[in-house]
This record gives sequence, C-alpha cells and structure tokens, in this order.
Amino acid sequence: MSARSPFYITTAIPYANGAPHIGHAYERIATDAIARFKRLDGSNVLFVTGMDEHGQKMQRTAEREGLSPQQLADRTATQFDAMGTALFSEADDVVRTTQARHHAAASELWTRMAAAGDIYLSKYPGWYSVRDEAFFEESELTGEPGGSRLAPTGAPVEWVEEESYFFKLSDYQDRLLKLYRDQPDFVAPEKYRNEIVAFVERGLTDLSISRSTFAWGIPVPGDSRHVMYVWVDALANYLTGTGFPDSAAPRAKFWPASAHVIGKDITRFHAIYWPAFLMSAKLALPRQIVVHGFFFNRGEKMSKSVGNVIDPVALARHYGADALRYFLLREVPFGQDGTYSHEAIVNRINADLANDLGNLAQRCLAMVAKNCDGELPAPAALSEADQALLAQAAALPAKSRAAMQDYALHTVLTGIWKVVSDANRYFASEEPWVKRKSDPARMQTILCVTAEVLRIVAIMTQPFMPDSMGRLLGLLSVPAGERTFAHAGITQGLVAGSPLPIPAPIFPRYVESQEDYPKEASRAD
RNA sequence: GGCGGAGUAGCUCAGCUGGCUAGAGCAGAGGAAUCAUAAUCCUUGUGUCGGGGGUUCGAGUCCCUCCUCCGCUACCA
Repeated sequence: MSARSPFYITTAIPYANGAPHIGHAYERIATDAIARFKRLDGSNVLFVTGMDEHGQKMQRTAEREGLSPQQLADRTATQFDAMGTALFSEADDVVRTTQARHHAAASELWTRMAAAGDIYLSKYPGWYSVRDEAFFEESELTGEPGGSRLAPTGAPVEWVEEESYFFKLSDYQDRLLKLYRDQPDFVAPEKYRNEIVAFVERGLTDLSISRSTFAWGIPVPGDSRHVMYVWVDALANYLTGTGFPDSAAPRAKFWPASAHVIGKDITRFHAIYWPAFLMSAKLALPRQIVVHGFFFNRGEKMSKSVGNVIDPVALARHYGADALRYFLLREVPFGQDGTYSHEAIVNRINADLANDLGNLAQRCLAMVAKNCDGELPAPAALSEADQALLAQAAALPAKSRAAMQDYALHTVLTGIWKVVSDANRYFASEEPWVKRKSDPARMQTILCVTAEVLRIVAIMTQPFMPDSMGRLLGLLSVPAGERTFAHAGITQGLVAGSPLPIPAPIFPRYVESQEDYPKEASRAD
C-alpha cells in the first residue's frame, strides 16, 4: 500500500465581524464535501478553516457592542463552530489570526518577504475622514459646490499621506502571468482565471500592506508602530495551518495546499496577492484557487434595511443538514451563482431524496425484511439487466473522480442520481413483488442487485450527505471499515446471509407546516 | 469605454473541434402498477435554438452586424 498522498484544503478566512450567513455555510459545506470525497478516495486530508479577527472594523464593531475586539472574535468564532457542527462540516482545525501560532507564521512570512527585498516603507496617500477614521475611494466621495469633498457618511475628508509598508507587487506581473500560463487551472473555473489574467495584464501597482492608524493586528517585524494589513495577515493563515514556519511540524508536509476554496469576491487576493507573496518568500504555491459563486435568496421579500439573511443553522435545523447540503451542492453548478427558495429546497428533498433514493431503499429493504427473513439473499445467475445496472453503479467511482477533478460537485451528484433513477426503472420493470410468488429465486436476485446498487450509491454519496448515507449503509449492514471508494466495486459486494436491521425510511417527505418555517434573522454587520 | 461571458421547451439548463427527424431534469397532461415514504413506471412538447445577413452540400454549433442581460475594470474584510 503506497503512502496516502497529502491533500490540504481550506475555506476562505471569514471576517469575525459578524455572524455566519448562507454564503459561509455554502463554502464550508462544499469544502467539507470535497475533503470527505478525497478522504474516502484514499488521500490523507487536512481540512482547515480559519477566522480573520484583526482590523479596524473589528475594533469599531466591538466598541459599538461594548466588547473588546477579542471578545467579539471569540463570540463569532463560537458561532462559526456551531455552524460547522450543525452542517456536519467540522474542519480538522480552525486557525484564528489572533492565535500565537499565527502571529509566528505571519511574522515569518513578512520577514521572508522583507529579506527578499520586496517590502519598503513609503506613503499611502488618500482621502481620509478624521471623523470616520477611515480612508475613502475617490469614487465614493461626493463633491461640494464649494470644492470640498465629503465621505459617504457626510463627513469632510482631507488628503493625507499615511506612512505604510508596501509590497513590490509590480515586480511580479510577469511571474504571475507565467504562472497562469503554465498552470491554466491555477484559478478555476476558467471564467475567473480569465478575469484575473486580464487584470494582471493591465499592470500591477505596489500594495500597501501595513497600517499605523490602528493597533489591533500583528505588529510589523522590526517596526511596532505598524500592524500588518489584512493581506499578509489573513492569507498567512493558510500557512499557519500546516505549522509554518516549523519545517518539522507534523503537518508541514501538507504545504503547499491543494485547494483554497473561496468566494468569487475575493478572487483577486487569492489569485494575485497570495501567489506573489509566496513567490517572494520562496515558498511553494498552492495547487489551485477554487472559486465558487453566491447563493441569492429569491422570492423572499428582502427587508428594507440591508443585512437581513436567513441563519444557516436555522435552515439546517428546519430541513435537515444533509438535505441542505444536498440542495446547495446539487442545485447549482459549482462555480456559478444560484438561488435558493423554500420551494426549490422542498422540491429537491421530496423528488430526489424521499421519492427517488429514500423510497427505493425502503421498498427494497422492506421486501428483504418481509420475504427473506431479514437476511440479505443470495443471487442466482445474473441477467443482462442485472449486470448492466451493476456495471453502471460500479462505474461511479471513476466517473465521480473525473468530475471531481474540476470540482464539479453537481456533476458527481447528477451521475449518482442517474444510477438511482435507472435502479428505480429496473426495480419497476423486474417486478420482484410478482416474482415473489412465481419465481422466488429471481426475486432474491433482484433484491440482491438492488441492494448492491444502493450500497455503492450510498458509499459515493457519503461526502455530500454523511449522516443519512451512514444510516443507509447501516441498514445494509456494511461494516464501518468497508465504506471507502475502494469498496465501491462489485467484487467487494454485500455478503449473502448478512442479517439486516429492520428498515426505516432514510429521507422523510417534507410536509408543509406553518409553525417552524425559518424566519429571516437580522445580523450585525 | 475596454476585456470577457450569456441569451436553446413553462422553469433550470446539456449540446466538444459544424452533419442522422434539437436533448435532460423539474413542472403540466393521460395511463399502468400496488413491493414502497400516494412513493414508482410508461406515454406526452407545433421549441422562430435573441433579431438580421453571410460561408457551406449542410449551422444552436463558424464569420459579420444589431438587440438584451451579466461579470471584471486594484487596496471592503
């Protein structure tokens, strides 16, 4: 047995400024599903998420709520932990930027970039509002007839030049373009790669990477008047997860990361700044930046005040975490934007889960329980139909793996459900309930083939619905140690004579009830 | 403005380098069956493939043009 190849995957690093919303949930679930898939497929997986807890906005929000920045960070971190648990998406580690280990990693990254001669002290000019204690973009400002300019908040702004450390991003244009050329899927999907390439081709200017106007951050090595600005601080989080800079750390082998899963809004930071920083520090680059789209709540009236979203934990509680996971990963091609609505979720739950897969399992297993003494029957000679269906199921690992190459999670699920659908067709046309009287041996074979298909389907669906599929495999009496993709072939099939537990429906139909429909909850942002 | 993407059945979309009578899922309609969570199975679409022009024996599938929508066009974590 060869050593299992390391696979390091991360979510983006959410800002600890507010409670998690559907976008965080989606990203966590998708990343978790990929991690589970790789794990079941034999990789040695490290799945890390994190939390960006520094910055002026943290200070402000905390102040407003009468908390210290750290207290606010702790509160938010607790909320994200709860979300991970509720969604069956707990990471192996949560790296928080306020942790000592992260300070060490970020400082070392900075030091290496400085040693490479890529960091210099200069002035960061901009329109500054003293009242807001913030810089504003030229485009955000409103002009006054008299010539003075105002911030969006109405406060006057003045042109100031703040001392700041800069990173020589401009030096990296060619190296970045070469990266995108040599490794076309460095940014996936292609759509986002094209945007990044176009952006870099327009030319890069140096990047301001420190601030001296607030102190809630990691001190710049050698100059404690400054703290690192978000770019270096938050991105270094991915290194921290592997124990950097300790090259002997148990997780050191996980760098470079295989995939950083991020939302489309932060593509630039991950596809441009991050590789440039790593090149500067002479560290290996991540294999891929995997970009996902957004989910929009359509059909629901949005509250007039901004920031009203549905709490993902409430969604999971209402529909079931597995059902929510399935919906989010199946409904929309990974990488594209999508919409969610109560109707769409219920439709998926009832059509795909309850009717197609859940009911198939139940009708098959109920017949085994009633007609085969609750023991998995032995098959007789296999017909062509039997073999064709089994072959389809057995082809799933390879097909799924291929789709996963591009992180096409929805394609994986589509492929699996094609088999479920064919299995339903098979079951109906073979009519085991008729054979029960006319040809019991044939009935046994049909049930056996169906059970076997269910076993493979359940194994392959585990990354997406770990809890329900665990239960289905339990109903099939598949031992815990035989549930990886390596077991998803026909030769590793079910053993005749195995006693099966009394079957119980895996996916109940969703029935409308007015009471506990998840309400939109406002969140502080 | 520049660059890029998209406009295909009621809805969501497949249709790779041009070639049998344009497909899938969902929704809708009719029927069969009754093992099963009233679940399942079968049958059912006269779609200007955004408009117009062109290349070709032949074009959603290539070229030109027009219309509409969307994304990106640097410091928000």
